[in-house]
Amino acid sequence: MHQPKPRLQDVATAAGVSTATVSRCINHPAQVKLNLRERINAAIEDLGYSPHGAARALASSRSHTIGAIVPTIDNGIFANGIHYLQRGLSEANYTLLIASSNYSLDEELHEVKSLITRGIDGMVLIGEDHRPEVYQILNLHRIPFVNLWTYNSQSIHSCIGFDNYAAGRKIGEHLMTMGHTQIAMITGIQADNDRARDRLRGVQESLLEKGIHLRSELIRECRYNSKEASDALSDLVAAGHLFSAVVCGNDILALGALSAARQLGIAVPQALSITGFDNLEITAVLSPSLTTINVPARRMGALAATYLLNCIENDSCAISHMQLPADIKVRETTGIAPTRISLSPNKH
Amino acid sequence: MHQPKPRLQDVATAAGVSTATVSRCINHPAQVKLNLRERINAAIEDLGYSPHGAARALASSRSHTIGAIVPTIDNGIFANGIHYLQRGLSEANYTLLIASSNYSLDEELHEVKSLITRGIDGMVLIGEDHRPEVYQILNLHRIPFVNLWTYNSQSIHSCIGFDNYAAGRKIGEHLMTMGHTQIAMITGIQADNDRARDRLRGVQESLLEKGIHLRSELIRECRYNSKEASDALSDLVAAGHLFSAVVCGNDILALGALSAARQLGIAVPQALSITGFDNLEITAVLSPSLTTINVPARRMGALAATYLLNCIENDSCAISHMQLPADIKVRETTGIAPTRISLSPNKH
DNA sequence: AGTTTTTTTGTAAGCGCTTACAATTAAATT
DNA sequence: AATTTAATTGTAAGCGCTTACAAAAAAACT
Repeated sequence: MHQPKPRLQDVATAAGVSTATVSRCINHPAQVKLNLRERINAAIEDLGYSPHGAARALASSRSHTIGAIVPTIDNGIFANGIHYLQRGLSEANYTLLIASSNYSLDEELHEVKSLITRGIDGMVLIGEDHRPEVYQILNLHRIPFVNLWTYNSQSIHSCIGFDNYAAGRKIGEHLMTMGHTQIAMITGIQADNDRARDRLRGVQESLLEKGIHLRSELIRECRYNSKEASDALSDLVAAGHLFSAVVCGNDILALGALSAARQLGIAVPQALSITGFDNLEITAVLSPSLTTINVPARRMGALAATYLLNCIENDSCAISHMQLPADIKVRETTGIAPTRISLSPNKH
Repeated sequence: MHQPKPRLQDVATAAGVSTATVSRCINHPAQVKLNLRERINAAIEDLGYSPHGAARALASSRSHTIGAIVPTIDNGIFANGIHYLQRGLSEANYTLLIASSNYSLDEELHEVKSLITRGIDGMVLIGEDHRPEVYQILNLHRIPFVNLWTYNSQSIHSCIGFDNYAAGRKIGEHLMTMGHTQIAMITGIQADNDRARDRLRGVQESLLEKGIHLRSELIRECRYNSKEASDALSDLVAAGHLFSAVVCGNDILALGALSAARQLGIAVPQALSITGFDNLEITAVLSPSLTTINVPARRMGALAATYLLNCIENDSCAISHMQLPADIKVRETTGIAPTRISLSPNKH
C-alpha cells in the first residue's frame, strides 16, 4: 500500500543511469545531455521523487535556508519586511527560518545558535546591537549576514537600512516648524537597541540646535506595546507636565498614546501633537491619521534576499552598506502648537 | 587560525569515549552514567561543539522543524498566532519554517512541497480548504498537521480554531439588534477560502431568519487589502445603493471601508455602521474604534505547538478538533440604524 | 563464588545525497 | 584516420550523525 519514499537511486535505476548523473541533472542540468535529461526528468515525475533536504545539506554543506531573527512578529512592523524577504528567497528556491527575540539580545543569541545548528546558509538580523558572541559565531561559521533597519556607513558589518538618527531629526524639525517647544518622548527601551537610541538622539539634537532642550522628565522609556505607551502618556499628564507634542518611538507606541489622549479627552492635534515611526498600513486610515516615518520595510526585505543570495552563490561576501530613504509622512496627528498648553480634558 | 567546526568524533576523542556514547549523552542522557556524562559535557563546552542539524536529521529522520504556511505575514492577522506557535516550539527546541501563500491554494501547494523537501516533522495550515494533493502528500509522508483558524467537528483532519459561521451570525445578530435591515458586505475572495464563505453564510443566514435578505448587489468580493475595500465601498455608494451597515470580511477590509467612509464624508456610525473581523490590536485604538470579532490567535498558535509536538514525540497522531471561543467586540463603529438612510456627505 | 539479569559502552552500518576522480564517448584538430 | 581535446557519464568515498547489535561491566541473584 504505502511504498517508501523514492530515493535518488530509484530514479537512477528507472532512468538507467547512475545516481551521479541524476544528481547533476537536478543541480547542474547543463552538464548532462538533453536526451538523458529528458529521461531522468520523466523518471522523477513518474516516481514523484523529491530530494531529501537533510541528505542534500549534509553532502553539499548548503541547506538552502536563510535564518532571520526579528524582535517580534507579533505585529506588522517587521512582518512586512520579512514577507518580502521570504518572497525573494522563495524565488531562488531558498526558504526562511524565522525566530523572534522579544527585543532581548540574550534571546537573540540563543536563537542564533539554534539557527546555526539547523545549518542556515545566511542570516538576517535587525539593528546593529548584538551580543559580541553573535558576531563571533557568525564569522566562525563563515555565515554571511546582514543587519537590517539600520544604516551605519562606518560599520564593519553589512547593513541595509535607513538613518534612524536622520529620521529622528526630521521629526524634531517638523515639530519645531509647527511651533512646538515643549516636547515629550515615549521611546522603546534604549539599552540594546541602537535604532531606539539613534531616533531619540536625532530628535534631541535637532531640537537642541534651536535651543530647545528635551527634558529628561519628559522622556519615558517603555516596551514596544500600546498598553505601556498609553500608561506612559497618562502618567506624564497626571504628573502635571506641560507639553504640546509627544514623539513616539514607533507606531505601536503612538497608537497607545493616541488611545490615552482620547481617554483623557485631550484633542489631537489641537492640544497635543503625536508622531509615530514605521508607517504601518493602518496609520494612514486612523482618525486622526498618524504623522510618522515611512520605513522602507519591503525594500529592505527584498534587498536582503538579493544580498545574501549573492554572497552565498558567489561565496564572496564583500560587506556592503545600503542606505534607503525614510521620509516623514505628515498627517493629521501633528498640528500647530497651541498658544497656551493645557492637557486637561476639554473640547476645542 | 580558523579551526574547522568540531564534530561528534572530536568530542568523543576529547572525552575518551565512543561517538555513540556522546550521541546518547546528548539525546538520551539517562542512558549514560553520571561521571561520563560530566566528562562529555565538559568536552562539549570546551570545544564549543554544536551538533550538525542536517546530519542529525539524516540519521534520525527527525528534523526538529515545523513548517507553517499562512496566507500572508504582511500584516498582524496571522503574525500573532505564528508568534505564539513559534514560542511554543522554541521551548521544545523546535524551530519554525514559515512560508506564505498569498491566499493562493496553488502557491500553498507549492510551498507544502518545498517544506516537505526540507524535511519538516509537522505542519500548520490555515483554514480547511486546500488542494487535495496537499492532504495526499502530507499523509503519504506521514507528516502530522493541523488546520488553524477553522473549526469543523466533522472534518477528517485535525483543526484548532473557531466557528467562523457562528461568528458571522453574531455580527448579523448584533446589527439587527441595532435595527439595521439594509446591509452590505465586503468580503474576501470566497473561492478557496472556507473561512470567508462561512463568515458570509453566517451573516446571511442570521439575517434571513429574521426575514432580511442580503442582496447580492450589496455583496462585494475583493482581496484582503484596505485599498480594494475602500474602492468597494466607494463603488457601492457611487452606485446609489442604500444601506446602513457594511460587514467586512476582516479588519483590514474594515479599515479600508472606514477610510472610504471618511473620505466620502459619511459619518460612522451615525450614517453607516462598519464591522470587522480579527480584532487586530489597533482596532481598539482607532477612532471610532472598530466593532469586530475577537479571534483567539494566540491560543490557536500555542495549542498548535502543543498538539504537533505531542503527535511527533508519541508518534501517535489522533486527529482532534479543538474549538475556541470567538466573541464579538462591540465598539464604536456600530450604532443604531438611522431612520432614513442617506449616504451623501453630510454632518451629523 | 558462580550465575543470571540488567545496565552501560563500543562497533559499525547506514541515512540519501554530492562530487572528486577515473573512465568513457564525442568533437575538434591535424 | 589518427591524435588531441573537450564533453559526458560512472565509481565510490564520504558528509556528521544515530542506532541496532554485540560486548563488557555492574548489580542482583542463587
